[in-house]
Parts: sequence; C-alpha cells; structure tokens
Amino acid sequence: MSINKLAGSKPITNKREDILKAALSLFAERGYDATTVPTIADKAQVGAGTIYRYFENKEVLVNSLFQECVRLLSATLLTNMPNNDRTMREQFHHIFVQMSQFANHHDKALAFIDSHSSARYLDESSVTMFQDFLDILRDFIERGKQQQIICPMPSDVLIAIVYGALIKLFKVIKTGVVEETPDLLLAAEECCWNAVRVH
Amino acid sequence: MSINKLAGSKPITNKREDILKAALSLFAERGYDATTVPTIADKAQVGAGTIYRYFENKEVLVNSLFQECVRLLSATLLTNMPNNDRTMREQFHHIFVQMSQFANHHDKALAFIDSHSSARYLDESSVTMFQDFLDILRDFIERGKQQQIICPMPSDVLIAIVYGALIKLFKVIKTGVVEETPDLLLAAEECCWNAVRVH
DNA sequence: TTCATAGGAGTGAATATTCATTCCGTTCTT
DNA sequence: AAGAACGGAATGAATATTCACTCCTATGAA
Repeated sequence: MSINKLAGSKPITNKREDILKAALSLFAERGYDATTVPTIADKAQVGAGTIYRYFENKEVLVNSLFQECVRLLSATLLTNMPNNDRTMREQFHHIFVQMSQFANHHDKALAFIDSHSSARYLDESSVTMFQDFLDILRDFIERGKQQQIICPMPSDVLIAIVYGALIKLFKVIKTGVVEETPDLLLAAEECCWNAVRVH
Repeated sequence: MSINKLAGSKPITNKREDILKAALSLFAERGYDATTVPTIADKAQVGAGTIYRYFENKEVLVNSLFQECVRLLSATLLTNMPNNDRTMREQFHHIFVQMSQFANHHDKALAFIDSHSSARYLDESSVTMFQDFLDILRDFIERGKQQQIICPMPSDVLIAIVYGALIKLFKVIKTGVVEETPDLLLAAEECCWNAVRVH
C-alpha cells in the first residue's frame, strides 16, 4: 500500500486528482494540442512517468477529464431540478442559476467543455456524455414547446441559441469585463428566457 | 518576371491565396496547434518551403489569415448597413441577414474566427481587428439602448448573448442537424432580437 | 532571330527542436 | 526485505524551419 493511502481507505494525497486538476487548467487555457504532458506533470508536481501510471496516454487523460467535467455539469443542472408541475419559467430559472453556479465554481471546467466538445480525439463515451447533457436542455425545451410556452422551432436551434448565449455570457463575466451582480444575472436570465419563450 | 505573372499585372496562379485557403480549411477543422505546416503545404499543392516565401513563420500565417477573415466579416456586416433613420429592428435584421450570409459563404472563416479569437498567438493587430468587429455590434447595441429599445444592460453582456447565440446557431445549421429554410432563419432572428429588446 | 545568362519563384530533403512515451534506478510502505 | 509508487532522464517519432538546388522567363548581345 502506498504512503498515499490510509489503511484500507482513501489516499491522503491523490496524484490522480492533482493530474486531472493540472490538466484541466492547462487544457482550458491553451487547449489540448498546445499542452504538453511534461507541462501537466510540472503543474501537478508529479513526475512525467507518473501520469502514465494513471492514464494510458494523453488521449485517455483528456477523455477521462472531459467525462468527469460533463458528469459534474449534468449533475449540477439536475440538482434540485423543479418538478414538472412548476412553471416553465421557474424551471428555466433553475437551469440558469445552476449554470451560473457551475460557471462560478468550475469556470475552467466550463471553458474546457465548450472548447473541446467537438474535438476529434473525443471517444464515443465522451460524445455520448455530452449529448446526455444537451438532452437535459432538450427535455426542458420540448416540454415547453408542448405547453406552447416555448417557440415552436427545432429543439436543436433553440438549444444552440440558449447554450451559445450562456457560454459567451459566462465567458465575458469570467474575464472581468463586467461585474457579476445578482441584478445583472437576473437581467441576463430574462434576456435568455425572452429568446426562447413565445411572445 | 516570373512565369507567375502576366506582364506588369497580377499573378496567374496565386500561391499565397492557395496557402491561405488550405490553412483556413485546416485551422477551422483541426485548430492551429493540430495543423502541421507540411499538411498545409500538401493541401495547397505547394512545397513546404514555399510557405516560408510568403509568411515568415506559422504564427505570421495564422495572424494574416485571421485578419483577412475578420476584415471580410466586418466588411460584410457593414455592406449596405441601413442609416440610423431606419428602425432598430430593421438594423438588427440587416445584421442578422449579413451574418447568415457570411456563415453560408464563408462557413470555415466563421468557425476559424470564433475558435481562434482569443488564441495566445494572436498579435496586437489581430486582437484590435477583432475588437473593431465587436465594436460594430457595440455601436448598434448602444444606439438601441439610447433609444430605450434595447435592454439597459452592459453592452458587453448583450454582445455576448447575441454573438454567442448566432455562432452556435450557424454552427448547428452548418452541421446539417436542421435544415436552413427562410422561415427558420426568420424565426431564429426573432428569437435573438427578443433576447435584447426591451419588453 | 537566337542564344546565353541573371535573378527570382518554387521545391523538398536535411536539420534542429519539441514532444509523447518508456524505462529503470530511487523512495516509500508494510 | 519485498514490492509498489514515483521521478525524470533517455528514446524515438514528429514537427517547424532552413537551404542548396532546379527551373523558368525576361533581357540583351550578337
């Protein structure tokens, strides 16, 4: 057993976590192709060889990371998701709030997901997991369309509009160009809602 | 005088153009870091060394290409831009139509611009040119706010929402997931307008 | 008109560098 | 002491960039 573990329990220092964290930071900032494995090792304060103890290769690493990030994003979205008996507007509020929570607590993860979600090296499992995330938005949109509260347009188009707006919105907030206040968030939420609701 | 030129006139074959075209295609699909110079040379049907006759190095190439693409995008947006005496809605229609024109005729350029607009290797000139493009949107937004037709929110936030929505919208259309019909475009335009107008 | 030549575009093999991955000696845990 | 975890230099495969060379055309001398 490694120095790394309490008897029969979890590791004290988790190199795997360190590696994933370092990789997330670097991938989010420079992108997969511009990030070298030795750089990840340095940032994680780990030997280069250690990375290969936990991940078969760089592609496996990026896929593991992507899946973990998307899983967390989906879980965040689904946390305390209101029942269907709540209004669509209330459900939208929940989605917006949870997304902005995620953007605040996991800004790098959101940037990483968005910039890598159609990368050529993503495996089937990663692609599926990202689709599952989009399906959460799709379900919402489609229920809204049935109730004639959301515009009768192809769901993919509506998803693109809302998701695209949210991504760039949180990106501009993250860069600090505008100050993130509760009022601003509420107003931005209203904008996004107005984009998809029927008028 | 080279074989390449008509007397005192323009080149017959334009290798520089060929290189830029090949680079655009590859950068848009795989990204800058995943694209090798020899691959660009192959695609442009040009010797690898020829690229360095026209561009000092790979970074100069990507900046030249970026600036050319952004210049074209800005020019497209400004083409036949309605006067200020037209309604905000009419001006927005123009912006939307021109953007969708650009997305259709230069889909690779739009993808390239979006995925590289905050890349670390962009030089000052490229960054400025992209800012100039965003300023076209900003001007519109700010006039709309003055007239109290567009939401009183930070311009950067409104730009992010509209620009983000447009980018993902055209991306989903380009992938062929949804069919691009005039009706769909009109409906999507209305969605984007609803996002920023005051209610 | 014909031929030799200069000069510049174009080429792609060669070079120097960088990177992902491996391998083995060291350190830590039990 | 045995074995697992670790580190980081070594390796081999790519990659960006260079450079010596080819080829073409315009020029002008004869």
